[in-house]
Amino acid sequence: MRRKAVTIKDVADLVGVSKMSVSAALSGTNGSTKLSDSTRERIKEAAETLGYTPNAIARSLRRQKTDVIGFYFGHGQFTARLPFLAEIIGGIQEGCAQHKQDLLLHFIMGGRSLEDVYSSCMSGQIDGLIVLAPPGDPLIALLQGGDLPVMAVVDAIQDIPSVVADDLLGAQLIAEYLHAKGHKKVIYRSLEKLHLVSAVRRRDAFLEAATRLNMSVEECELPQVTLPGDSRITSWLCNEVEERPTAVICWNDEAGYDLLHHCHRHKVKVPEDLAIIGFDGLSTPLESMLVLTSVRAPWAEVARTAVELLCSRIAGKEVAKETVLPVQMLIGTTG
Amino acid sequence: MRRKAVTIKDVADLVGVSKMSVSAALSGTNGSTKLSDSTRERIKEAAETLGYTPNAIARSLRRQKTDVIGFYFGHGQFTARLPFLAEIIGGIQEGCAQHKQDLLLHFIMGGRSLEDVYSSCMSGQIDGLIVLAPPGDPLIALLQGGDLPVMAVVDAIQDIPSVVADDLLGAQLIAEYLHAKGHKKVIYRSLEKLHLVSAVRRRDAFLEAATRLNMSVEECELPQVTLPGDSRITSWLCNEVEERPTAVICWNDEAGYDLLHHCHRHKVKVPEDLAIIGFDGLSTPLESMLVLTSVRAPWAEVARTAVELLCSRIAGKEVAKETVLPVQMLIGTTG
DNA sequence: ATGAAAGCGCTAACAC
DNA sequence: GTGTTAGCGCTTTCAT
Repeated sequence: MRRKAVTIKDVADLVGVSKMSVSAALSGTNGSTKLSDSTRERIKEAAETLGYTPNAIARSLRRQKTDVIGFYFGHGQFTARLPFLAEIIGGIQEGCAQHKQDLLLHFIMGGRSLEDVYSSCMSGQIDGLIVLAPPGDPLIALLQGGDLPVMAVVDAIQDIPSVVADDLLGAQLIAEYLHAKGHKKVIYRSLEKLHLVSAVRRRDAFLEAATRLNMSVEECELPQVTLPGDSRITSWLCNEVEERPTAVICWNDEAGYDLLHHCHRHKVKVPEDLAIIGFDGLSTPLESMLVLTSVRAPWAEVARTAVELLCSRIAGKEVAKETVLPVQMLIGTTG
Repeated sequence: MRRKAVTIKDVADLVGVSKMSVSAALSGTNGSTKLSDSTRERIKEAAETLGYTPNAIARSLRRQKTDVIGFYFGHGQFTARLPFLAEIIGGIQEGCAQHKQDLLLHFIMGGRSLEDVYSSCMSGQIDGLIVLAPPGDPLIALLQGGDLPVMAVVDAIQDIPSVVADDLLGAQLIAEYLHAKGHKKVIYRSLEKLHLVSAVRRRDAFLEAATRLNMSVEECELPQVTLPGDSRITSWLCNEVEERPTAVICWNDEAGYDLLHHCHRHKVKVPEDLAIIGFDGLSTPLESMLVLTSVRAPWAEVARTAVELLCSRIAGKEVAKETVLPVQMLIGTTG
C-alpha cells in the first residue's frame, strides 16, 4: 500500500461498532454473525464515506484462498504473441469474466528458474493452475506431488484432468477428406520432437486412418519453423518425380502456413500442384482471400471450459479426467 | 492452502532457532538481523528437507507489497484473442520475465462492475497497473484520485505516464509515401468514435501532412468492423467516378484488412485500382504472399518498456510523462 | 549474532 | 444482534 489505507477498523470506529460487524456487513460471507438492517446500512454508508476498499491480501491470508488462478505455459518456450496462444488466453479471459466470482488470471511467467516458478505456484497466491505444457515439463512432475488443483489444456497430461480438442477425430476427418478427393500418396508433416501429446495423437490417428483408406503416407519430421535446407520436401516440390505426393498434412496451422511460404517461393501452385492441410483452424486477417484447409479446434472454448472445471475442482468437486471438445473440417483454399 | 503448509515456524522448530532467523536466512531482505554462515546453512537445509515454500500472501501483507503488477484493457470491449492485444500481452510477458524480480502479471478482467474492477486495483493485490484504454474509460477517472502507480500504453492518457508509438511520424510517413507515389486524392478511414488518442493523433497528423503535400483527403469514419451497407466506400469502389480516390489510409491494420476483404469481394484490384494502407504492421501467417502496406509500430516493445517504467515508478523513481517509440514504414503489396 | 514481541488487515469461533 | 478473542504466516522494530 502506498498511503495508509482505510481499514475495517477505521470504519468500525466511525460507526461505533466492532470490526466484526463491519466485516459481516460488507463481505457477507460470514455465517454466524447477524446484523440489523439499520446498522448494516450505517456501516455501508460509513465505508462509502471513507472510501474503504477491502484488503484482498489480508482476506486471502485469513481465508487461505485468493480467488486467483494461474496460467503456466511452458518455461519460456512459448510467447503470448503466438495466435494460437492468444486464442487460449482469450478463452481463459472469457472463462474468468463469465465466472461472476472475483476470479482473476495470474500469469506464471517463465524466464525464471524452475524452483522460482514452482514457488510461485505453491506460495498461496493462486487457488489453482491451468497448464499448457508437454507431459515431460519439469514443473509437472513437481506439481504431481502437491495438492494444488491443476487442469491441463490442449495436451492431455497423465493424472491431471485435461480439456483437449478431438485430435483423433480431426486426423480422421482429414484422412477421409483427402481420400474422397482422390489423394493416394501424401506426406505427414509432424513436429520434430514429438513431445506434445496432441501432436502424437494426430499423427497416429492419421496414419491409422490413412492406412485403412489405402493411402500411402510418408512421414516427415520438420522443425516447427522451417529450415532453409528442408531437403526432402523441397525436392518433392521442385522435381517432377513420378508419383510424387499430392498433399502435405501438417500437424498444425503454423507448419502449414510455413509450408505455404515455401511453395510460394518455389512457384509451386497450391492446391493444384500440392494440397496443404493444417490443424487448428486459426483465423487470419485474410480469410476472404485465402484460408488454410484445416481442422478447426475450438481452442478458446477449450480454455474457457478449463477455467470452469478448475473452479469446480477448487470448490472440491470431482471433474472428468479428460474432456474432449468436438472439431470440424474447415475447407479452405489450399486443398 | 489446501493442506497444512509448512511454515517458517516448522523450520525454526526443527533447527532450534527463532522464526526470525529463518526469515533472515531465507529471504535475505532483512536489514539488521545478521546470521552466522553455519546457522544459515543449517536453516537452508532444514527448509529443503521439509519442503518449505514461503507464503507470498503473508509476506505481502506484512510488507505491503506484492511484486505483482496488473493489466487492465478496457471493460470487456477488448479480447485477448485480437492479434494486436496478443502483441501487447506478449510484450508485457517479456518485460516481466526480463525483470529478474519475482514479478508476475495479474490480469484485471472485465465482465464485472466498475466498482469491482476498481476494488481489484485498490485491494493491495497489485503494486502497479498497466492500462490500455481510452482516456474516457470510467476506471481512469477513479484511478486518478488514488495513488496506485499506473502506466498507460498505446493511448496516452492525461496525467498518467504513457508509452506510445510515434503516431505522428507514422502518419507523416504514410502521407509522404503516397505523395511520392503520385497519389492526389485519397480517403482517410478513421475510427467511428474517435475516443482513442492514438486514432485522433494519426488522423490529425495525416490530414496536416497530406494538406501540406497538396493531397486531397476525404475523411470517412467507419466502424472498426465493416458494415454491409458501407455506402460511400463501396460506391467509390464500384463506380468509375471521375477523379476517384486512389488510396485508402486506414487508422489501423484491422480496418485495412477489412477493406481488403471488401475489395476482394467487389473485384477491386489492390493496389492497381486502389491502394490500401494500414497502421500497426502486425504480422500475419501469409507474409510471403501478401503484406499490408502499413506503419510498423513496436507494440511488444511498447508494452515491455511500460513494464520497465512501471517498476521504476513502484520503486519511487520519476519517469517521463510520455515515452514515444519509433515507427517505420512497412512497404507491403497493397500500396 | 540471535530472539521476543508486535503487528500487517481481516475473519472464524465463540461468548454475551 | 453484537463484541471479544485469536490467530492466518510473515517481517520489522528493539532488546539481549
